[in-house]
Amino acid sequence: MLNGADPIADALGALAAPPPTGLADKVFTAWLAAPSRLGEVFVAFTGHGVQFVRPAETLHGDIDAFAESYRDRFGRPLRPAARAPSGLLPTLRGRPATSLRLDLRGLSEFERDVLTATRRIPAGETRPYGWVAREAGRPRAVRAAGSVLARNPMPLLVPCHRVVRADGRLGDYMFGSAHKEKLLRDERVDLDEVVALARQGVHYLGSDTTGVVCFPTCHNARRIDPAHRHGFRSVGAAVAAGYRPCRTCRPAADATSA
DNA sequence: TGCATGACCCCTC
DNA sequence: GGAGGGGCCATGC
Repeated sequence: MLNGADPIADALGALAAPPPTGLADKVFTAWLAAPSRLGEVFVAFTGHGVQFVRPAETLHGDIDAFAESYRDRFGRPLRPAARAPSGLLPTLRGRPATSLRLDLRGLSEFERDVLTATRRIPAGETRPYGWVAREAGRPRAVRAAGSVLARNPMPLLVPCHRVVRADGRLGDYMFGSAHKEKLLRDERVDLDEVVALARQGVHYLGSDTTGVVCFPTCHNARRIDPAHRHGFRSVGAAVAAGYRPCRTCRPAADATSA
């Protein structure tokens, strides 16, 4: 039937209207592909911030697989984004931008606390899982903190590769420990020294000029003159020797080896 | 509700 | 010093 010849169709057509502004943003989550230190990554983000990151390689470059993975977890469909949110691209390249916002809605309080604590670990430094659990306010939930990081929705943006085992070993990583090692070496973490110290039972370094004891990768520890550097098995041992925990890296005062 | 599951930790042997 | 096992705790089913 020709347009205009059916009064009912005309009336229905008159009812059609563009969707209200912002409706699409309420229904869809935006996604884009971007370069990163793990190669190309797919990134999903809402108006509240970045929500989900996965390397294209782990999805065989299949954006449909990314969309399915995202929908399984967050229950929303994706649509392509026109541009990246502020701070995303430099942060993915290893230059953290303070303007980058993360969308942590939908996560449990514990998950948010673990991810927020992990985000505070500076590039080039590592912290043990026990440190993350303590900073998250649940000092005994070490294993649970590891479980949260195993499901980290935003690798690289939440630098879970900087969380390592208390005995000096790297521990596991969601994309394999080889990737974890590469990321840390790229950040100039001296993994060989950390392992060598751990073999000697040294998990903390103190300076006898400042009286401060740190994690070995803390930037304050790396500035200690070798002549004034002392290794400790535990913070307790360092405190007994007259040292105080570093206020920057905050090693646990009651820890035995973590 | 209860049970199984882990990117852990630490003690013991 | 390396392996094994028990403890731990948030989460998913």
